[in-house]
Amino acid sequence: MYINDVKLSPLLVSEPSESYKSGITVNRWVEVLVDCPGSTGLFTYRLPAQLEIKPGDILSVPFGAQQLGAIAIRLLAQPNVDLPPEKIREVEDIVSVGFFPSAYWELLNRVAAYYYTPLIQVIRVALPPGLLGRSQRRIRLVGGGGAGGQGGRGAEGSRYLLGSADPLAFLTPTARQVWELLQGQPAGDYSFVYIQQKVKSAYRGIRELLRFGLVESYLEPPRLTRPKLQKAVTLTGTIDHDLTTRQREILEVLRRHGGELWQNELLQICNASSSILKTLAQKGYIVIEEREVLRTEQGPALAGDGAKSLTVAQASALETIQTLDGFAEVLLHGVTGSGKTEVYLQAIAPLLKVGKSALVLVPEIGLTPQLTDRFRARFGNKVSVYHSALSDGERYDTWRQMLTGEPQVVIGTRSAVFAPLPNLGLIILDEEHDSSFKQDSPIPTYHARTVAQWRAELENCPLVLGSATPSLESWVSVRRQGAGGAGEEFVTHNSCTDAINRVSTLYLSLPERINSRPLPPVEIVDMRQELQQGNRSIFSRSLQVALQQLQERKQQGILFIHRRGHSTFVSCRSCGYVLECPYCDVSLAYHHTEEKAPELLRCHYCNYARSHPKFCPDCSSPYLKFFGSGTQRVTQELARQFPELRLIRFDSDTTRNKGSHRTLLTQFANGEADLLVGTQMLTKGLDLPQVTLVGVVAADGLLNLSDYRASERAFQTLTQVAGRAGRGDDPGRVIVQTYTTEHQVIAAVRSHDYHSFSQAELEQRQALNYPPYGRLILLRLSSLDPIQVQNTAQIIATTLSTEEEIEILGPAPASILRVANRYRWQILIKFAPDALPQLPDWEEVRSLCPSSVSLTIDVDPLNIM
DNA sequence: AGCACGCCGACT
DNA sequence: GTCGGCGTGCTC
Repeated sequence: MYINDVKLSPLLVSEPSESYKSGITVNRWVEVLVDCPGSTGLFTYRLPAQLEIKPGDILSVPFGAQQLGAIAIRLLAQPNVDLPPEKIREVEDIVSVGFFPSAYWELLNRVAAYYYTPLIQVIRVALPPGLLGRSQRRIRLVGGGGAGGQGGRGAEGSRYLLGSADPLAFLTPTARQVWELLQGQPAGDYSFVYIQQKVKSAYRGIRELLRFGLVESYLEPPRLTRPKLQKAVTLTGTIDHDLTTRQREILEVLRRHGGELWQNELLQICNASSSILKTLAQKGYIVIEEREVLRTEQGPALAGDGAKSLTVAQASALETIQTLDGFAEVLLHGVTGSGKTEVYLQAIAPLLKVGKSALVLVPEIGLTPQLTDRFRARFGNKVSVYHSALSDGERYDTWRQMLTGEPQVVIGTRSAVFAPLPNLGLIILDEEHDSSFKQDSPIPTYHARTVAQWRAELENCPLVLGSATPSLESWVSVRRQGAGGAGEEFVTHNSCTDAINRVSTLYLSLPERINSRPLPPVEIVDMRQELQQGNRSIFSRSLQVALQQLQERKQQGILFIHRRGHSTFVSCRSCGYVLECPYCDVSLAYHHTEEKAPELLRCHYCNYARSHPKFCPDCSSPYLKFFGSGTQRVTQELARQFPELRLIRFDSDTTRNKGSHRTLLTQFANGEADLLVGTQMLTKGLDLPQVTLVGVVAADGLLNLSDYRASERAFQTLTQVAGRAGRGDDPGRVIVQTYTTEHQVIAAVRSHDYHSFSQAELEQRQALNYPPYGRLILLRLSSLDPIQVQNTAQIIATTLSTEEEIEILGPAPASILRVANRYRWQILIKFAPDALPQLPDWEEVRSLCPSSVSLTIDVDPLNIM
């Protein structure tokens, strides 16, 4: 493991300064972890006299030619004797006195160890961007100024060299390209890396320009995110007589505003200049000081909101959560519309009163402005959001706001599981089944649920996992808890999962919607019959009628389209037959990498391949097609068949901008459209009471992905999207179109039956030792060289296959073989969690990789495609 | 990640 | 012969 040489969990915790022991000696050296991939171990730096450094501080240090972020690990009285003193350099600066508490540090170490990731990479995920700064090589025009300013051309170098003729005539094409690129930038200044991306073999052109003195190259110091400071004016003395009217007026304004204002605000109100404030400060009436302003995102002003009355089930769940003391894991299984959020809110409220904070993790924050709004309405400014869409400044300030220890609620996406909240009283993971809690890349490929479990354990606080469709992992770890518990059949499964988690999960159920609203009836439409009966439209007659009625009745609807990935399955339009791998029990994926390449069907698990047959192997129908068309076709069809219907498209194309989710949802809520057409985003916690119709255009795209999790994901998605219907006073209905009505997922969705679905699915998982009964590690290999990556994959797989107790699947090419010109292969490792197999020595595996092949290790992968 | 150093093919 | 590609290794 990488981090063996950096065992520091005990070291960081308020290590007493060595000076106490030795009396006179002061620690003038510090060992640091440098933010540089490929650097293993610790580096020693000298401490400048004026800097007071403690372990856990974040520093900026010189490293080679650059300036990098680093974490102070421990202070030294003497540098290591093996280290030549002349090599030691000085710490440049302290960036932040972020002192990691021991539990937090332990968490980071656990993540690093479990996900086979260098500790510094985990720290990078945990810290806001920009905190670990690094310097950057930049190139700029001599004399400055690109577009507009002609300064560049007037520079000394170019004048004598190029005279009056076209200055570019003397340059090679590459240099000319670089020159023109820089001219196009107002300051005539780009980073070296950027130019290299834009111009091929840019370094040659740059060198040429450097020789002619047309450009210069410089190292920009790290742009560290710093607290934003602003001048604040505070009233101190009482208003006295030796004042002019103008001065008196300003003091009066200040007094009326509570004796304190930002300087710029005060000046604007009084229409004064800062000189008058200086005078007042000199006379001692006011104090002007730099104060930190927090750039935290402010939601719209909201009317306050009090606790709502609870259903019996809600009240009972809340009571259980509130009696928890210390670490516990709770699965809150509430059907769609059962009011989980209200339980969260009321569980958090008393915590804040006793000075504790709460962490609420959600799949994608942009998608759930409604949830954020509800928290803000209840807890006001105690709520902050933390996610990657915030600007660096906002993230940094929110991060600092958390360090203050004020009782607060932080709502965030997966990376917020590392939010540095002291006094954590509760962690909530809402929609815990959602796969966006798992990071695919870059490393660490952590799952926020797993990390949240550790965090709750280390902070000794409860963790609540909420979902209408719990992940099978969570479901299996539920120990039967008397009334309302999971079925008996799962008790036998628990022994196995306990080996993974060693915790049992409390089970709380909200089996009914609030206000006794019924779950919407789900109508399954067999699209094979539609075709047989001559309906070639992508909308069944039933859905067509429903869409028509929508307008007539002035109701609203949602149309769900599965935005499938690049890999698709092949099925028969006549009989619904799906081509599957004869060895792996997954559907084959359609491959068509290049124009003239043959169409192939391939298994991503074992690499079995066959050609794309012309006729259905089952019924010989020629309508054997891969499902390809998508969103576009559906919207076109809608426009053609229902020209009157007003649509809002809700997918990644239309919601790219900040706040566009909210805008679109507000438009929809205001009745500016009849139909919301969209993809996965529609499934994530939308609460739109006026929706009565939910249509699923083709469930098949979900059902037949070549992945052992396809069924689970399909059930979750369909149940969630169905759950958007009938949340208001009008009853809802759901229409699901499919070519495989007999699929067990479809049956379970129709009857809203999570239990029977999970039971059937778990039996299959157990039979094949897939999670949650077995564990998986996926090795992803990629290279520009297709042969080399394949060979390397083969060599690694062969080496690994000598290990006992682990099963190797593959190597197989990834479903999209080539991405960004890199060829990708993968190896899946499967093992029983309770057998504690000897896992491979990853360093050894890595050493089998030539440098041209990159290897990433994905622990507990969710996407195996 | 950058940036050196150092080894091989296409030109003067 | 040199220039200039990029593979390898180091950064306290």
